[in-house]
Amino acid sequence: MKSAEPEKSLSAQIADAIRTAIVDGRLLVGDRLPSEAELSDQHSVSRATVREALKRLAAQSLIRTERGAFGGAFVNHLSYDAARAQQVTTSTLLLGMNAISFQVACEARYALERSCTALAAERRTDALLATMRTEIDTQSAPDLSDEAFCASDVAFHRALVDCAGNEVLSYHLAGSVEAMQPLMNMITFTARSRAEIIDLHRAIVIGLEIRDVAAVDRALATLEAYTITLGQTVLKARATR
Amino acid sequence: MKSAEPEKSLSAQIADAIRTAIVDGRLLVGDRLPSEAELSDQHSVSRATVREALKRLAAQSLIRTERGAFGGAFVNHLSYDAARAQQVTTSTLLLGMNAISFQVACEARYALERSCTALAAERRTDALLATMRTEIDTQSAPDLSDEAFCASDVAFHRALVDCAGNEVLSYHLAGSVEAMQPLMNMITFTARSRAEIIDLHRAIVIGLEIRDVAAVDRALATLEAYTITLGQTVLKARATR
DNA sequence: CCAAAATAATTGTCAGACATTTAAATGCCT
DNA sequence: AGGCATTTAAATGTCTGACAATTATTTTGG
Repeated sequence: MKSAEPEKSLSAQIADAIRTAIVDGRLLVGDRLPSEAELSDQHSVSRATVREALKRLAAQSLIRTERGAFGGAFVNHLSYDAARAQQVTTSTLLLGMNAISFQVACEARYALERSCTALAAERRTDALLATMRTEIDTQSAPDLSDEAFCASDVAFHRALVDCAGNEVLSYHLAGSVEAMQPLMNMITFTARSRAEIIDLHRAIVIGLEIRDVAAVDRALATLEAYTITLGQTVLKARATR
Repeated sequence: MKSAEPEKSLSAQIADAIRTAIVDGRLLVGDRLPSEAELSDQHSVSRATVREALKRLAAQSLIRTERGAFGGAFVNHLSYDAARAQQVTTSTLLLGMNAISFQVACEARYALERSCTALAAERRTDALLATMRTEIDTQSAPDLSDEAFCASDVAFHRALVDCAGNEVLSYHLAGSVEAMQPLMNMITFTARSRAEIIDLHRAIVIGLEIRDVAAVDRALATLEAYTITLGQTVLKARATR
């Protein structure tokens, strides 16, 4: 298959070997890897090379290292938070580096978010509805900065996806929603546009409360269209400067 | 804010500094970082420490290194493929390490996948429909291994999400679909179950062709229910062994 | 003018050393 | 016997200096 690979460095090869062992379950969460000295013996490389391999794995949160006697490298438990943080980093860079149009990114984000409306309307809890109302209050403060408004917006939408009561879905959606924040931060929200957005947020909460999936869907669709309009306005303003 | 941090290692600090510079746009795609010798001077650390920092960034696909004169570390263009590969690794580990029920994972996967049906029906191309039909043919081969069947299944669904004609959406969905493959690979597909799945795949293609969103949605919902049933059967069989 | 060889810059790897951290073992005093 | 201080051992973190391998550029030779 992969015959003529361009010969990765030794540290990359060793990292791959250990990563595969973890993914395949030969190394379990909490397991301790051999010490750097043992690994360098096993692979017949220097300790420096082993360390570079371990740092690669640490960068992916696959392992952590502890110092001292009986320390070493341990297979990490990949928490939802750590996984989401990595996904957000990757997605953010992807959006930032590829000259993605704001419209395409928005379309994707709201398409994904709409995928949870049915489950959310069915399973929404009072606690999450309360969270969403709190965020709406936050967003209504007149002296709020654009960044704080965006942060609250993200928190609101995260509560929305959490309403679906599916951790895996929350993980994927939170990643896609949060990755949009840098793009959203570029938008200046006028008092008028904030009011419109807050109205739509209220419509979403009410829709969830009375389990009206169609109403939530409509509000999200309107929000998408409105956000894209705002984005285009900003882009136009930038272009003429 | 983060006052009493437990003092990260020097290589982690340097990696963070460079990562921040990339995310903030102070280093642009294609830019060359200073050489390892220069970096070790700038940060007053040894070259080994700098190298560990660079390997961390390379593990996140943020940079690549080239050898030889005028080589060095360059800020990577984060391709969709690289981003998806990372997302798949992270998601796969998350599913594997957190005792996620097959049902929850399936529910999330199909909820996300359904988010592209409307766009896919609108924008599907003949080329992608042809790809999907080819995969259906592959899946119909009677002597196909379970792994090959799953791989073709993934290819089919990837073509489906590509029909939506939104790269960002494809990135997110392909990640969530591919991360399911290890779980799917645990399922033994009987001739009977393969036939059912293939029938539903055909229904999806036809639905896209005639732009019948509801039909595609129904087929996906049926596929989700059927997949969960298959998964439960497998789990039951394992439990009694 | 072109091809071959030398050159210089840079990453990849190695070996050995020392510093630092941490848990366990040891020893001492009550 | 028990508790506290010290020592010890194992491990990661860092540094230094060296050499190998790679590759674009420059020089040289015909």
